[in-house]
Amino acid sequence: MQTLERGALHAAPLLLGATLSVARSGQLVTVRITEVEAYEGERDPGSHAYRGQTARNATMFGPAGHLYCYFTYGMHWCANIVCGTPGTSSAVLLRAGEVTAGVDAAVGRRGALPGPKLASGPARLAQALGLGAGDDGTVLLSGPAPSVTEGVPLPDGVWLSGVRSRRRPGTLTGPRTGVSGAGGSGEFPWRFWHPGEPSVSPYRAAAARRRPGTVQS
DNA sequence: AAACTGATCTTCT
DNA sequence: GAAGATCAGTTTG
Repeated sequence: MQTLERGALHAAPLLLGATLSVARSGQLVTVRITEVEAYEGERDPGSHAYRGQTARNATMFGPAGHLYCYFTYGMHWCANIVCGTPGTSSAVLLRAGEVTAGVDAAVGRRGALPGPKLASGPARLAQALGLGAGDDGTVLLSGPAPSVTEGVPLPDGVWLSGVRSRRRPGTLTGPRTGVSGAGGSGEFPWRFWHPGEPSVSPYRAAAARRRPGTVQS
């Protein structure tokens, strides 16, 4: 995937609107990506790879087009798409998405009701897709997932489809979320989203303000 | 609506 | 031994 090899900062806005499908045990969940963050390896204080390669982040240093999944806060998994060329550590964190297929399976895994929050947030997104232990390093297959047909077993796999070739006009950027220290400052506005997506937190925050005409106490 | 807190454990210093 | 690319529930204003 040419686009991914050019690095996370290049690829991140192009992944908005793309779909990621995960099939396992005959269950298929597809998410349309709505919010991402770029992490650019050893020059990026916010990246897991800032202090070099370790056992945990080894996948980031491999070739583009693989999943980098990591465990954090003692209970959550998050998923990245590895970018760049081998030897560099570049990845795009998937921060939010809209579940477009397999809502029932996603709801079951999340233990939550369907809605904008089903895959909003990196850990929620990973959980909705069923990504976790054992998925780090998984290769991404190109194109849409095979369609589910009666009597034909669905092979396990992860598919990435619909990566843009040009950034969509109006794409918004901002500081990364949850990144402390220098990596979180405005020096790295490497978070990308499209306006008007209910699964993206800035939209929720804006929409949550007092509605026009509402009287405040 | 914002702020705070508990949960829970791997990873690296 | 401390911090962490988080989330959900509760408390406070």
